[in-house]
Amino acid sequence: MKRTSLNDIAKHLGVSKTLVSFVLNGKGKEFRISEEVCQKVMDVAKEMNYQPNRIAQGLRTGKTNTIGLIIADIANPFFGKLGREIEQEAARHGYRVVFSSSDENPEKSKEQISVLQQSQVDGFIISPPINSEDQILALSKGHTPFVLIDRYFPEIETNYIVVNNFEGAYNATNHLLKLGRKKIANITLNMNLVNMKDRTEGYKKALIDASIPVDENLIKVLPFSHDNKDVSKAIQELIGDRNDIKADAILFSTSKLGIMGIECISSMGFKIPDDIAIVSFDNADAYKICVSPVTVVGQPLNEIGKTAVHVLMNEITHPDMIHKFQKITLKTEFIVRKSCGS
Amino acid sequence: MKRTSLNDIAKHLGVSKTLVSFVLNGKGKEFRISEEVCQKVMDVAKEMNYQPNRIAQGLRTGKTNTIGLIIADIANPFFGKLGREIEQEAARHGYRVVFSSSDENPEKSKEQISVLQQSQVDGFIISPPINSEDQILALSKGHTPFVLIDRYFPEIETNYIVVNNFEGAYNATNHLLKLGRKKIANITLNMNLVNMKDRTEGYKKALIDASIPVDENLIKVLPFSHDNKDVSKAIQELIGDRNDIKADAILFSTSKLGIMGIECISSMGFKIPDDIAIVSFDNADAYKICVSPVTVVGQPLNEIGKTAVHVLMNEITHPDMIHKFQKITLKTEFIVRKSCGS
DNA sequence: TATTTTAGCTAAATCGATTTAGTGACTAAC
DNA sequence: GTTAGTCACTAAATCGATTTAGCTAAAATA
Repeated sequence: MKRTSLNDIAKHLGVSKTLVSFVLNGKGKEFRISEEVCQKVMDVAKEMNYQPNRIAQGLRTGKTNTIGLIIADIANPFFGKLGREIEQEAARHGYRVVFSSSDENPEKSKEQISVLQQSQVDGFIISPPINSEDQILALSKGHTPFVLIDRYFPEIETNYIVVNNFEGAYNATNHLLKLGRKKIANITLNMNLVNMKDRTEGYKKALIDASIPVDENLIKVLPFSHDNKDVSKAIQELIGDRNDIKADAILFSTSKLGIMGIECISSMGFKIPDDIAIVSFDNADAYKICVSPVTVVGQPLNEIGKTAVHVLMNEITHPDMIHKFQKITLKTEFIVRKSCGS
Repeated sequence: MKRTSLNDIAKHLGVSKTLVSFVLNGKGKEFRISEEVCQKVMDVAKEMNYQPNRIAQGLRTGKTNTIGLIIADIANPFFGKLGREIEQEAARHGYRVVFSSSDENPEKSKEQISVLQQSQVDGFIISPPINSEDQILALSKGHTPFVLIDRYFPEIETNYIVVNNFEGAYNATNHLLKLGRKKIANITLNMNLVNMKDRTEGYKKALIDASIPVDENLIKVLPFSHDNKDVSKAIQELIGDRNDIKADAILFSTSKLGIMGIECISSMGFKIPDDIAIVSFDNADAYKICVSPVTVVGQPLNEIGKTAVHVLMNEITHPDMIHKFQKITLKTEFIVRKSCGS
């Protein structure tokens, strides 16, 4: 049994499908269809369980009420939670979300943008991987509105929603300094990404302001597709040699790094915070229950998601507006727990 | 500037759009279009940056190469990881995934199924909430193929992929018993859901097999939308009174419960596993790094996701096949860590 | 009475693909 | 020299909506 179409209803009632369309779109009055006929149409539509074909609507109107979300990895709770906020806020505006995980891989993200464009999404929310500048530039020349989140490219004019990574890292490092830590390390990711770069810059600035020289050996930059081994190696280099322990604190630039790091530190038999203090970006669940709950630089995921959707909705509904890009930087929230001692 | 359509290419070359369509779909040979013309069409298509309009394709062919995934909450790492596996496997078959979080709310899931059907998804993967039997029944009478994951309804004939929850819980409980625990509690969710029910059944069976009477006061059933307070209350009842400690071990039926539980137990000043032993379903990241890493009943997320997509693809590509529903039960993996002592 | 309005509706174009059923020109066969 | 086949391509229908332009009969106005 086929699904009911406008035409089926029209034939069943002996009227035109134009009329049926008008009525079901609530434009009965506007096109002065008689009350009586309106009622009939609506009754039959219900009776035949009419469901509009959104694909057909999309083709005709050019609108799909769908937004494409491209993030690194939906399995990463940071993006999972962010995705959820976006999904929720989009739903409030009547939009669905198609998720794509790019794995921080620019080829993948290019492919995904392309496929989603072919699917006529009305807009994008993108957390762009490194080396995807050309794609973002191409997008910005097209007519599909988009918003970047988590990172952006300073050299390209776009909408973006990020947090104050510099300040967050500065505060976190400062916190460690105030507690007497002197040899503070930073484990981070590829710095071609502006958010990672800002975090390390903030870290350095805090050291400099405290008259502590920056030791590049204490900054461990891992590739995006890192695993336990990479983190383990970095930590080995920092505190592996008991006769020459190089660090008394670590600032992890992401929670994925931090979680792996803590696992590794524990397995080496070190105690947090006595042997080594820890601060991390992102308020992961794991941090709340681990050996000594971790002090974190939390990101306002709810606000990031909501704002991103708002900005996008604005672009979608006012496509012809003269352009002022929304460049929004939100505050981080510093949450003190036990991983830095006191 | 509008996007290039088949028609644009056809006009530009002075041929019919039929021909262009044939060529671009690789059917040039089959419809004996001359080599020369084929080449020209492909060159122009590239030159004009032709991107097929998938919406139009979808309308004509009835296929969107999209599957709808309805889960409880994409922010929950269990579903996030599962979603990722599904996304990955679907991509291998050329499919995109639209995620919807139902929050275990049957009204929401109904709405979402409806919207996704209107969007002509080619199939569904659903983790159905309680009281959504009618929707699943309705789906099974329609023509959109679907697969249930994580849970199913025994009274409805459908495809499903689940794990052996009974066995997982049985083994976990047995493990606790072998280590000398006598007063084992179970904190779980609404048992109208077959997976939760099976877990508690497995737990009970292990007790019975060890000749320990089942004490219903040790089984705490929380609502789906639980928060820290609910968990806290349950744990208070179990071990809150120092003069009358009712439990020496807890089996958590989900990791969300377990993580909240551990947070709560720690804040009450109890030590795991000395004061109380812990086992939980789901191998959450947090469990790897917490005070004493948690022994878990892990679910093979990769296999669940892959199998679900395979079964669905099979249904999509052979819609007319005589029906044998795939009812697949996968094994859980018991991972021993330190939360039960030794 | 002739003309204009209005009410209430419909025909047909359109979005951008796919696909069926041909068409005309040329060659080969009987 | 008619018929049949092959080659290389095209016209037009179709999917299911939206939307513009227009039509007819009755009512209102001049």
